[in-house]
Amino acid sequence: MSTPETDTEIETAGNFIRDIVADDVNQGRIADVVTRFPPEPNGYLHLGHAKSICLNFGIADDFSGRCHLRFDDTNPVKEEIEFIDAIKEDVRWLGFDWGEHLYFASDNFQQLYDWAEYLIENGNAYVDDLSADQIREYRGTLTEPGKPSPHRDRTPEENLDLFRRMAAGDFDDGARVLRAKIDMASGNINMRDPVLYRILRAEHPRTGTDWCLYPTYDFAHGQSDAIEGVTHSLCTLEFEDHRPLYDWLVEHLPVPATPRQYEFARLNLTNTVLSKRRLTQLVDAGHVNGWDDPRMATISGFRRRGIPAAAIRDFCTRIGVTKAASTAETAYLDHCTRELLNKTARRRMAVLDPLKVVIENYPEGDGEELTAVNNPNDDAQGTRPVPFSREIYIERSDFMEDPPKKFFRLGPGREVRLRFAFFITCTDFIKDADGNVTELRCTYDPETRGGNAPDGRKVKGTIHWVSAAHALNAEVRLYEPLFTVADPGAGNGDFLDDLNPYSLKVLTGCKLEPGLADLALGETVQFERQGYFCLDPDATPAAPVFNRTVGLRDSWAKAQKKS
RNA sequence: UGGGGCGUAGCCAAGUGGUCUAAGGCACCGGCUUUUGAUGCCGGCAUCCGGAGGUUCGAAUCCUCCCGCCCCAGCCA
Repeated sequence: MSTPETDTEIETAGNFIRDIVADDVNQGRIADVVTRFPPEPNGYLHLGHAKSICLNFGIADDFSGRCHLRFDDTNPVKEEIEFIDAIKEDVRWLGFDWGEHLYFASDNFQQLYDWAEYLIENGNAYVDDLSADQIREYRGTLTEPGKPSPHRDRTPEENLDLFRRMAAGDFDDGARVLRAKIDMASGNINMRDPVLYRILRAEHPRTGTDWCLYPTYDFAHGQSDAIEGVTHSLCTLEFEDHRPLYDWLVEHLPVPATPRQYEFARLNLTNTVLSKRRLTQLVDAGHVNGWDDPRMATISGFRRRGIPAAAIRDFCTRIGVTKAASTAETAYLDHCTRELLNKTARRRMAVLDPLKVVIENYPEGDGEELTAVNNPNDDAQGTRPVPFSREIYIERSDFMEDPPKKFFRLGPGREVRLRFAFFITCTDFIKDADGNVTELRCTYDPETRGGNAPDGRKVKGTIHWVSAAHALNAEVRLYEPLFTVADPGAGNGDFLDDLNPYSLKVLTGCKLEPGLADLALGETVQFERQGYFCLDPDATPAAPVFNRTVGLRDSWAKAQKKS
């Protein structure tokens, strides 16, 4: 089984951020470690977020501290309740618990507003009447310094009056902004009088229409950290440039604590996209079936595909945390998934591309139950009965009319073992008018029940099968990478041009072992010799649907490809 | 021509002057085992750490210069 409850523990791994935290604790600078995971509720969580979640909650665990879940909901035009709920579910499913520490930046709107007035009173912020375009012009460029806004030297009194009127709704959206008064000539553009508040008449998911002006990320984030007592504020590299501003605000405001920001490299994965902008585009344009499409690198997509949370956690600790831009190969995640599932997943038999086999010397109308092992790597998982009868299905690819020597499966006159059942020998095959093989005629050796011959003779191949009369009919969905190239849209191309048209393959009429009818949503099992599969939420008792989580390694197929 | 970062094998990543003729994992390549051509096991896979100089008895680790890559000019986060 691979439900979250039975997942194995994550291993902790050292990294430069843990070293910093450990040093702070050892030097007595920090008594209680507090971290936070701060998503903006404008989309679903993806693998990159999982890396951050594992880091933040992992560090809190390691140092007996705590990790908050805080929604960075400062932009009401992009944020929705649906995303808040989905994010909470995903974090929980990943195996983390924020306890009582659920926060929203919007909880701090009043305090932030008061601090904005404080900044104004101390001459550290001013109201600017310039338009967005003008502000951009005045900001200068990467290589040229900016120039001061004509409104930069308003008196604190005038600024306070204007700011209060901004809050009172006296001005149109975008008419004025509040800016920090720092340094228009700074090489760091974030320090060129960054905007702290903008007028926005949008209904906020939590504060409704209480406010018509909202703080920017820069003004809300660090102060929220300080209010919550966050000690280590971990974010990705693109915020490194914001750290001077983060520190400037903490320094110029009477905040209750001095949190520190540390940055690490964001995660990239080959053959997929991991930016919210692109994921949103895939969903909105219908290239996938929603945020939880099993092909998406979202947490909910992985969950639906059957990847256990523990495999994702394991992957996150294995890739590490550094400041070097990195792109992990999907093969690495696949490996983590297989490694965990190999140890935990129950085995079942399923024929995806059925070919009927009639065992001619098996009494018509008879049947029996054979015993199959649930997990050869874990005896504790026990056994199960599997029905056997005269007509069965085997995988079409397990028969060749004219097989090469190295082919260990079925062919005219060849003998193989049916897993957990009997040796059978192919005596004949039937073709239709088009030359397709439609049925195999075989004989079985009753002495080989269970899979061993008393006379000691061996067979090279063992194939899986399902009794025709007892088979569960199902749809099975196979997934391939969403994109055909490692880095979709590399250079200046459109990433949509790299979409893999064959990323989803739907098989119908698959024949599954009957016990699979009782498989619970959320459990991933192994279909022997094929891969790991789980029930899809689309399934109904009358029409089961399974997703392939990941295939088994297949050295035979690999060898075939080479020759 | 600005500011901030980063460069160790195809990928991720240890390493912070001597035990480095550089961990570990993924991928790949051999072999053994096997009632899943799965798993497991064994072995192989960087004389070299972006490059060039220099310091030192000694450098991937220190210094200098050079090269390459990433991020920043949202009233997004």
